[in-house]
Amino acid sequence: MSRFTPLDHDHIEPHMCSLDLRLYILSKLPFFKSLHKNQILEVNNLFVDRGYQPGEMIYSESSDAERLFVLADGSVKLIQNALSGKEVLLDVLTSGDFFGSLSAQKNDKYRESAYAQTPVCVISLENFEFRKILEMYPQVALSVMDTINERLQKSQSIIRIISTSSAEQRVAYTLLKLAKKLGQKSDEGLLIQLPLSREDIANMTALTTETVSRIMSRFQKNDLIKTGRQWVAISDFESLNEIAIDFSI
Amino acid sequence: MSRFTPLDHDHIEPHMCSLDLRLYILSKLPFFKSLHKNQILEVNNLFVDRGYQPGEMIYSESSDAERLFVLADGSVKLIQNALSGKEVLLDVLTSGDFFGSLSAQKNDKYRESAYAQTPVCVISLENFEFRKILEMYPQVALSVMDTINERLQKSQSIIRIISTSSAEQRVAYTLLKLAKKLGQKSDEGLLIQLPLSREDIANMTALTTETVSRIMSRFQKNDLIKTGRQWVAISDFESLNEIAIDFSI
DNA sequence: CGCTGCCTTGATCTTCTTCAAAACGTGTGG
DNA sequence: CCACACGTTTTGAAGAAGATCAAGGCAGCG
Repeated sequence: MSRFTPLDHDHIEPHMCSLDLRLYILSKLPFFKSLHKNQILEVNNLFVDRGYQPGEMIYSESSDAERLFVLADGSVKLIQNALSGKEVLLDVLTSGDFFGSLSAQKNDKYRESAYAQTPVCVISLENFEFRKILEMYPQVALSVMDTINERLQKSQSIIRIISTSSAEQRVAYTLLKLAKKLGQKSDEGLLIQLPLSREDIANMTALTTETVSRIMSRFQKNDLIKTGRQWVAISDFESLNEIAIDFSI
Repeated sequence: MSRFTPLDHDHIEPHMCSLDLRLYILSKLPFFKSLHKNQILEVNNLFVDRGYQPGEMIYSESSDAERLFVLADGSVKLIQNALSGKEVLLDVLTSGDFFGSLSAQKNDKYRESAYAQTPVCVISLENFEFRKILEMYPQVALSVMDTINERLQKSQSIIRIISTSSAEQRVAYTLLKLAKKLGQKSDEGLLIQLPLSREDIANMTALTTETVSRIMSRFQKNDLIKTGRQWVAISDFESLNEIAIDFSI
């Protein structure tokens, strides 16, 4: 069963996001779609860019929430820490997703920590600057509102899954969700393009690493998935879908 | 232990929400605060009102999402149904809260069902009409965005609590949260002004009615709460707060 | 006064966690 | 290129927390 990780390794230079990339990302953002080229250029001037290495923290829970970030390249984990020491993995972000602080409030704190999961390029600006953009372009504000609303619905789906499904169903659901967002056809099947440990999946499903490991071993034995250290690929989407009954909702 | 329910019973006429009440509610809404009196009057004309009896459904999950509702009086439960038959109680809404469809998409479906929990007065309009209001008044759009963002954060807190806390902690957390939103000083302590069954609490905490009953009986024996059929009051806020370690977050 | 729907309590059972240890993969430095 | 070291993953055995099943009690209402 030994095999190398089939994941693509990004080799971007973490300390530069090219101007081209920035403009490309900005113009692709669903909420800036309504802006003209020169408006995009103007908006671009408000952002600064920065690279992070895998594992590096971008901001930390309960520190002052001052900036809004947009992920230009790579992937980012949003994590909440419970006082018990357990971690909750709230979301995995990819290129084009925004995160951080939307608020205009002073003294607001970040509600989660953000970590680079791969080499990452992030652009950011102060939250009140972003707020000004929203006030200036109502279409942008509505679009951001829609995105947050979608996240709220996703979040409520997670509550439903965790509240009402078995461990096996939760793992199946989570793998399908990740595959839908990050899956790429490969020799192994639909490969989740992301270094993803058993612990990550455990923190997304409210289970322990051991339980996740047992379930994924069973899935692999039944040829539903192929998996190794930090990677997973879906071999049998249909069967997995039958296990995760509530996936479609 | 027999005692009558200490809850206030509303005696509003369910089939009329007076114009005064409507205007009062509209002007009090955080997201219409920025509008002038005559703008409020204009907006008011777009809304229609309707009353519902306790238990009546206002809209149902996966039916066409066409309207946005604002709760003028009473309380409303938002519920998701899992295919297993289990129910998840996502939120309890009170006067001034909005719910329903924000989207401009055709073919969108409601993601949850809404039930009147008490006699209720609701005003509503078609979602695209609301959308027009948001486009017309950017301040209103930003304010709605902020509200949704707060709900997202609340929702993520629920995920954290359910994922990382014991049954006892979850019940304590939920009671405190409800008391904070709906609590009123009374002879019994801080009374949660809402007909609230063991099953409701179970559906909020991802537990069973039996488990909730056992825990609340224990809380009552230890003088942390007073409770009866469909009502709860908090007697010892501090101790409950110590049990629900993560409440403050 | 009996019905219906909540609520309680007990006994048993299941699922997942916890604890422990070993196996494996990956990257490193000799 | 090999061997080692580290973090990840696997697997087993035992334990605990809740779920489930079952029965009875109590409150409010017709």
